[in-house]
Amino acid sequence: MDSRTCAALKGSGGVKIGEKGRARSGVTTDIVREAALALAREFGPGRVTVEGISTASGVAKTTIYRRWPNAAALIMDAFLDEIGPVIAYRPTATLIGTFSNALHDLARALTPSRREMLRHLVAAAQSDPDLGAAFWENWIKPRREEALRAIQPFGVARDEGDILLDLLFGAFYYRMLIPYAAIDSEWIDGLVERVFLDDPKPATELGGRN
Amino acid sequence: MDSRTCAALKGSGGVKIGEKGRARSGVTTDIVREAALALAREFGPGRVTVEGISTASGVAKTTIYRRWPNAAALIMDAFLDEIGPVIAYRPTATLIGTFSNALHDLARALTPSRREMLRHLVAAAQSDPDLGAAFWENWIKPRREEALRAIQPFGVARDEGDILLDLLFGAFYYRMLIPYAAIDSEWIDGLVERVFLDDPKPATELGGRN
Amino acid sequence: MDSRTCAALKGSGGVKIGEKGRARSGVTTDIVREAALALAREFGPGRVTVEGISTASGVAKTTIYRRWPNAAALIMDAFLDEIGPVIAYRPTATLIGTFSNALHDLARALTPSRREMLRHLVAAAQSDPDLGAAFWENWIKPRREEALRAIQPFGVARDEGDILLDLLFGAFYYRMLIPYAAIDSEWIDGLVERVFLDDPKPATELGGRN
Amino acid sequence: MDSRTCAALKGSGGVKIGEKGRARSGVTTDIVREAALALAREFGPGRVTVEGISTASGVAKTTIYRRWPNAAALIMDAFLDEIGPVIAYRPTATLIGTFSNALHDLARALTPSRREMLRHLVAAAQSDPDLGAAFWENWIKPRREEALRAIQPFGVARDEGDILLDLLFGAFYYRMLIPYAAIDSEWIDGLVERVFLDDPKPATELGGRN
DNA sequence: TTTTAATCGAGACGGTACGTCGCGTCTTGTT
DNA sequence: AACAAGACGCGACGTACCGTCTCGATTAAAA
Repeated sequence: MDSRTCAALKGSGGVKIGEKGRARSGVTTDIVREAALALAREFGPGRVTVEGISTASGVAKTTIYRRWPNAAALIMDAFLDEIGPVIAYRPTATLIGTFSNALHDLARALTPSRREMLRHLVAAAQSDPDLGAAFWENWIKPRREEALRAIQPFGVARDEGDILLDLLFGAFYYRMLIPYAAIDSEWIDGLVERVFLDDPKPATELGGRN
Repeated sequence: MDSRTCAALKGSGGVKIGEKGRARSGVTTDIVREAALALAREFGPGRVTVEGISTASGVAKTTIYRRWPNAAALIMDAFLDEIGPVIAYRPTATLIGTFSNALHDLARALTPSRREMLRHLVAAAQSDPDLGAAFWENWIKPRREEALRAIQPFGVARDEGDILLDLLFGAFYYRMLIPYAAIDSEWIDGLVERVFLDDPKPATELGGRN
Repeated sequence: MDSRTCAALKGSGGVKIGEKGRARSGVTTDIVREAALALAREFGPGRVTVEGISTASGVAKTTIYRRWPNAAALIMDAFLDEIGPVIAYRPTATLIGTFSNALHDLARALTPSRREMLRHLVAAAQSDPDLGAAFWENWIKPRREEALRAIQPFGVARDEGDILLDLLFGAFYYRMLIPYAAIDSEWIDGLVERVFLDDPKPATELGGRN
Repeated sequence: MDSRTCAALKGSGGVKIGEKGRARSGVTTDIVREAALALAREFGPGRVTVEGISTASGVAKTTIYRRWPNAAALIMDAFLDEIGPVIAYRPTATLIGTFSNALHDLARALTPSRREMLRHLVAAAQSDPDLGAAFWENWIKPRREEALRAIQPFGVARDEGDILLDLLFGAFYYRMLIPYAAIDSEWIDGLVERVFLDDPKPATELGGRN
């Protein structure tokens, strides 16, 4: 990543003052992001190349490399820039409701093309530690913290909260990455019920613990 | 995938009879698989190339391409061929115990290098539908079915079983792919307890359902 | 070349007796030659490959290689087999007439596709000594000797005959290989007249010899 | 051919002004040409490959392909670049002398390795129209025009000149491409005498015209 | 008739080279 | 300085044919 750009990833945002020479064009950044997303939507995020973005956007490769280290980072940046404002937690009165809302909201926000983008980002993060860190820092972590904050009032301990998140969002990502069946409302409800079950057959009835 | 090879992926196994032309050398297949794994272990699965495998194994690139469509498919084949026999379900007397065993066994079987391999396979499957299908068919599905068989005696319905698997293995893959914290025994125990909880704070205490 | 085939190139022709084992199928030879010519006509002789001929003819590559050393040799064989019987010398009463006939006949016999074939054979002969020898032995030499025999009655010495052939047929091949202008009747007549000139401006008038 | 290079083939030569981007390195061009010639001399022009030139010259394959479309074109370029300045017409006082000089000079300029190169170029031109055009435009045509200019003073008409060139140089190329006998001084003299004969047996004596 | 041995199809195999793509870096003006 | 343009070295791609090699399965003459 560059110290000057990747607005969505780094905090930055502020206008650079006092730098010598020609200032970077903010418009250019947007054009490039837009082109990257468009290409990702059209051909799939895996086929997007810096070369292609350069051609499509009319922005020189040099300029792109000056701001992002590679295509995956650029796509991640563009994706987060686009989806960031879309998702927000809806706090509710109950724990189960909060999680249920969060999962349903996420499913709704992730349109097919966004879902593919996200799948690709997870994939890209597997072979690029920097990307993995950025993914954690800018996507996963903030929304986990938001979730933890949202359920704090219910008196859930930190590690208990982590386990809840791992279970519910783990299941979500699992089905997204290994799409053997659709992610639909019933399934989400089933997940939540199972985790917060108070009536279904308790484990004891199912054979007890060993 | 090829109709004649990828033994670990396709069922095959049977001896080829009546096939015309010179038979494919089984030795060659093993040599290539071995080389692919060795390179993956040394440089990471993402850096393995067909070119490299060809050089390292001494098997011509054409021969490799005759059997596998690309490096990822070959690595998947080799990985499954290697790990396949390693993992088997240990049936226990209780449901919770069965799942607990399964998760702990998986964690144990997945040495760091295998874990990286698996992460890479999930990643590769995101941008290659064929690979995705093969991953599901040869890795995920058989072990899900084995799990479902193992818990059938406890009277768990099919969809209830799917949800349990999604939650527990979803969490496992989630932490593997987004490694913000280690996968250790305590965490696995916590997962299982949370899902099969009969004593921890029930959801009702946590605010009821909305 | 093979000791048993290349009928058009080697003398052979005779039926093999005393050979043990299954005899070679003469039909196969013709099928292959035919396929080679067809492919050459369709895609140009330079694009014809043994692999392609094998596929097109349904004759195994092994079988083809058993009879011809490479594609060029096969094409040469097929070409000569086809064109061989077409061309024959028409003896006339005069030297100039004999040459004129020979050139016109050659021009007529060489249809566009045959001409391209011949150009390709000359080309192939440049980088394959065996082919060069075969080309000389089976195409150029026999027809030079026929020409020399035809003009022997006119009392032309051997080396004088060679020079005449080099000039006239040299010009012909030159224009065929470097086709800056068409090979038409007027041009052929012009060549012959120039070589056998008895009236046009003699060299003396053009400045004498130096 | 490329619009920017192939100096020997295209007229170019002029300094590039106003071209965008980094300029092509002229040094690189020379290095590649040199390597191509060296390889052609060592292994024969037919065995020269772009891959080999790249390795030998240390210039990336992509860079080579950026300038020449294939190995043959590169060899042609290099050959003409090398031999171009070597050959020039020596005008003499007589027609026969001019041609005689031209043929002897050509024979002398064409060292064995250059001769093989030339044979290969003619061959390559047979299956590549672009190459054929380049060969005509950059090798044959300029030299024919120079010849025609040289004999203009002797009052030879254009088409008469063409026939003379076709006969004499046709014979030369014929013997070069179908090397059944050496190209030596006596033979060249014989050719010239035969074409410009004023004393040898006229055609009438040889049977008249039909 | 039975050998017997070469032929034939099919296709695997190790090679070499192809021509292309995309990478990330670099030079060269221009703004 | 940023920027567009494009050259450059590099690594790898996936493909085409090469010519050789195993395979069985014919098939025709010799024994």
